[in-house]
Amino acid sequence: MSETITRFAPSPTGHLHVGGARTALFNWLLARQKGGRFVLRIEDTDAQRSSDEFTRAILSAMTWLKLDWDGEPVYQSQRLPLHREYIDKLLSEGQAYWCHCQAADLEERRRKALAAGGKPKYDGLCRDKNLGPAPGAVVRFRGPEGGETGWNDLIKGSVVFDNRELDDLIILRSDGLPTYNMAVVVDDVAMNITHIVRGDDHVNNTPRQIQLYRALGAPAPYFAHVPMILGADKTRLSKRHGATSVMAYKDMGYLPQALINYLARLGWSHGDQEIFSLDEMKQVFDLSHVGRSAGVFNPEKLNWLNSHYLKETPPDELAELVWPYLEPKGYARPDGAAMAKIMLTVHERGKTLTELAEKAEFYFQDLPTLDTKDAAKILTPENKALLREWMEVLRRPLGGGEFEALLRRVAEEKGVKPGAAAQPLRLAMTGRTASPGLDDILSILGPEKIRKRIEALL
RNA sequence: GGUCCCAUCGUCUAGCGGUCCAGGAUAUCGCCCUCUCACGGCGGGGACACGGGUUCGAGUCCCGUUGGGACUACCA
Repeated sequence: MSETITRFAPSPTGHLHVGGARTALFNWLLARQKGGRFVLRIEDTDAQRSSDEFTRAILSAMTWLKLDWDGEPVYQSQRLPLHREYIDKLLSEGQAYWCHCQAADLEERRRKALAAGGKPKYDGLCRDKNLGPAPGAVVRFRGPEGGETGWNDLIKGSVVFDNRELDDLIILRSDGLPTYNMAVVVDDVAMNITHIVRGDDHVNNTPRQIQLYRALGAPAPYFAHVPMILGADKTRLSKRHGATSVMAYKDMGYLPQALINYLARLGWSHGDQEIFSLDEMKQVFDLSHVGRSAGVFNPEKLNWLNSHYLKETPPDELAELVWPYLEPKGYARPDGAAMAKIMLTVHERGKTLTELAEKAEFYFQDLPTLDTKDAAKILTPENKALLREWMEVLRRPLGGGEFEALLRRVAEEKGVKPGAAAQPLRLAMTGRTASPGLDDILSILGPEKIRKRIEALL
């Protein structure tokens, strides 16, 4: 009847990537669903590769995704004394021993064993020598010699390792720092973590960690190993597959709820349902419905979700989200009502905030940027005559729904189809041949701007 | 090489022995709507990797093959 406590434990050696975001999400979901705690632990023991800048970047990405954590983040580098304490305990109990083997020798022996068709594991040379500390020495865990170590994974089911496959892993490096496997176990024990949800790439660490739990006399938590996210070529997702960092998606104009929804559905399902709010997920999330196989990251489906959420966003909110992409260009911002109206005309026509900004840009320009191909095609003498006609007709403001009748009248007078009569006007207003509806555009622009834009083409 | 994991439409998946000549979503194609582009609506094509078992019956259970992936550090 203990409280559910989950954790997300990134190492600050890079930005938060989509795979990390997904495991963070699953941990968050599990804790929030059970009314438990979700804690953040920054695994910064590798001083060489870790940086505060990445720590800050990870925290802000989590915040953007609305994955809130309980309490202050825990920094692993500040817990070294605790790690040492546990290592000393294992040492004094004979569950760990000093090893004087040098890295270079080890490598040589590993190479030979491999060449002889053996396994590249530690040969146990110092295991029974009863050595003490020495410069350059490390501490190894004394693993069981036979038997099996296994667990019932909440995602993968029963997983079992033969203990003979596992060698005596180093728990204290020669520089006095604990190794990853030792530090995680000590911290997870000390932080009372009940469920460890992490990437698939950790399954091979799990049996060793379980042995450490046992040696420490602590009950092992539940483990759930989430499959990897792959790129289109089915190899592990990396930079060469395009953007992998969460904040890169923010910059490209994706909504956090779209990314979250996408990541959740990549590997997890709830019947045929595709759309989930964070709140809804919290209700129905279930580790047993997380798939066991790796999934390919599919930007097209992310796009679909993003446009879905874009369409759902109220226009005034959308204006706030889109404006940052327009502001740097120096445009004057129209009043709230006008902005909302503009948003309404574009919000179904783009997949990202950047696309929306791009599609709305003509409203803000003094004169729209002319698409040269479209212009060349449209600006015939006949169409210029049409534009003159439009200029006459559009001198006064249009009433609601009036454009439709006007378009038919102009088309009939000029003996062309309505579509053909509209295109020159569209080009004049927007600079291209694809745009929102002209009735909306015309009423937003108003007679003065309309006249100016037509004149520019005559 | 060894260990571990995985295998349903291009992609994400539903399916927990019979209701599946396999359902949804996305992508794609076609039609409709229409001042363009979108949106939306309707429809089409598209998958149980292969081989053995078990069973009255297998996408669903077992074994093998093949194919992917992860790990194999004094990195996390």
